[in-house]
Amino acid sequence: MAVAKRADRHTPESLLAVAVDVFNVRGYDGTSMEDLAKAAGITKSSIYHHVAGKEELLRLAVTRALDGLFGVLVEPGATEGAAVDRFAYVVRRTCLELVENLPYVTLLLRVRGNTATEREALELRREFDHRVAELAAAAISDGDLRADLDPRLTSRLVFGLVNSVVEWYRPGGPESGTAVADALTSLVLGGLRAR
Amino acid sequence: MAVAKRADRHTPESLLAVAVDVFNVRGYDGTSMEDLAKAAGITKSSIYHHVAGKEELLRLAVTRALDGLFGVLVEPGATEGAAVDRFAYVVRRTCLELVENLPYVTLLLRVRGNTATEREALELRREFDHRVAELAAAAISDGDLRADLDPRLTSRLVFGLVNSVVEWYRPGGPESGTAVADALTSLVLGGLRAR
DNA sequence: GTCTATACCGTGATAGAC
DNA sequence: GTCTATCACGGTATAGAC
Repeated sequence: MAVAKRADRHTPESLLAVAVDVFNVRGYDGTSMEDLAKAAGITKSSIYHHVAGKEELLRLAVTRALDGLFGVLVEPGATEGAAVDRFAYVVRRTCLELVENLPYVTLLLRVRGNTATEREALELRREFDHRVAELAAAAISDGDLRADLDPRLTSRLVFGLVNSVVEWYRPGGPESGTAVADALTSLVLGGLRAR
Repeated sequence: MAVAKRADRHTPESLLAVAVDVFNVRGYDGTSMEDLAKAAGITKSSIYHHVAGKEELLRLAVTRALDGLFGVLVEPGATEGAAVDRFAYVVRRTCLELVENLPYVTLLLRVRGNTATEREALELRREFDHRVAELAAAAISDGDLRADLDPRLTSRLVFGLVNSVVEWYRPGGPESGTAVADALTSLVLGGLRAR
């Protein structure tokens, strides 16, 4: 992290990749342009040649994360079939999207709402959560998910579970993304107790 | 939040309560001493009469959260009986501890590791997670929890689920703390699918 | 595309009066 | 216990040379 990544030539894209990594270690507010400059191997001033400033890097990152998440909702598996199947599909695919797009989604989930960019991101996150909560409610109405658990509470718990993966998952670690997504979906739908 | 809370006389304790709330809205790094002063209804300088500085407020807060969490591990329900029961007990009690001590635990879970105080807190969090992971592993060995899910992965998912409660639970909201703890424990052990 | 130099402001923190 | 005044520092961002 203190090590400069030495790129002969930077682009907005390469700079974004560096910035998101640093943001995720130090936190967005805890990251200075000096931190970014060191990590990118260039000076603070040079960064402004590529992007308008720190907040634009944040905006680019969370936009990418949100595009990926909303993309899941329009896939056939999320729009066709029984609600319980669509719910399970979205849970699994959201989890996969999260691990495949890890740094960007991680940053999105840590946004606090101190700037306009952050507040817009939070608003879109709420909309995404709402869309999935509707799926869960439909599956409960169909009698395919337990009715003794409150629908709103259920979808919040499931979402919390999916989102919490960013706190520990590391690509190249012992688990593959699909293994995590499968285990998570299995835990949610089947529970943890031995049969 | 922009509204001063107007306390005639502050103590380190009353200041801590204010600070933790502001930290949880703005983020620790995103909070300035000026923000704290406004929220407390006094000036920046007056804050230093009560506490050494911003980082001490963070240290007091995370220490309180950690004391509560480790307290769960020495309760009889966590030390006596079958591993699966101790595991279920700890999951439920940790969840209760979290909602009853919400602002302090929330702050603890958002610490990034930029200062010595934060790194010590992260270290103790890891130790707590490890203790519970051992419980889960023992329950799997006993054949009381599913063996087809990896033990480490399982405890990570369960922990992520418990910790994620801070992201949406609000005291005085529709759900009581015990309702959340019961639903969460039920989801983990029983699963979500209708029987 | 990157650099050095610099403007300008908000930050955490202190001194000393009341 | 709180205030006003002030400090040194590091923050984001810009200007202009190479």
